[in-house]
Amino acid sequence: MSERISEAELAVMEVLWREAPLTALDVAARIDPARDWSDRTIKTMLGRLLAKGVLAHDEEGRRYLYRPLVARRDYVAGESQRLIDRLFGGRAAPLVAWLAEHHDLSAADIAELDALVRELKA
Amino acid sequence: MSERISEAELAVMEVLWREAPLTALDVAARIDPARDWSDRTIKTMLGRLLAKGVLAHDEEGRRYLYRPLVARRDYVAGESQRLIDRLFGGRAAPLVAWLAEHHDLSAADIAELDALVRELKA
DNA sequence: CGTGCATGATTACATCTGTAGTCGGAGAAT
DNA sequence: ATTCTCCGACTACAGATGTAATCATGCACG
Repeated sequence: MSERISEAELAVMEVLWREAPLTALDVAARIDPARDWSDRTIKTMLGRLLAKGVLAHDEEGRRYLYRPLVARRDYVAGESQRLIDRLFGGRAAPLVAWLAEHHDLSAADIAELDALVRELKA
Repeated sequence: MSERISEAELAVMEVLWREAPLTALDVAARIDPARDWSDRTIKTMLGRLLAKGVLAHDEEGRRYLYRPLVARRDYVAGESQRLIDRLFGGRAAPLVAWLAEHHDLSAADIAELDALVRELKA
């Protein structure tokens, strides 16, 4: 259960993670207009996400209300872990080090990190 | 130029990032045996990676020597950025915070992070 | 009560991916 | 020289993905 969510499907999930349950058309209305998707496309995505077991739908009159079955944080955890496994030898620390080196973290970011480290050491 | 590298293709790139140039069969010999790929499959991967512009090949007698055209660090940078964009609003700091929270970092990891933060603050 | 519209279900189709197999030609072996 | 063999080039094919269109049917409206 809970197969991989594709890039396009993710856009649909994001909508439902933000607000659920929603009808298909309500989802469509909330998809980034820049995607320029037809309603049909979104119905397809909803169908595939149902098939993948990451959404559920409940009848409401003659339409359905869709809601997520997997939490966003679980998805984020999975994807982050995949990146770590594929590119950083399965360890989070090298990714953190890499991020620190390659991303211009703002002073606020660094302060936050500092606080985090301080907490971790405690 | 330089389209996306698929999961399977990545296994081939990893070999060439570790050691290059190599012939097709030398690459095959270095692929994780657990993949259990036929030589043909690896030839296909090499061909697709050439087409994607991430590999180059130079003739050596009647065979080719393959070598990467994109550096591993650039690939890692791209993939990390993609994750950050898709799931963390484009900012690295939330990912770092998330990692710190959800991954049991070892004492050594924390020390490393601590040193990093200290350096960043300097 | 018949008919068109809104919705979900089914089908379409090109491209990418995973995983090979086949064809044709340059060297190697006899 | 003829044949065998090894290699790259081209082809194959099923499943996933992006992006819809068409079909079927229950309901609302005239």
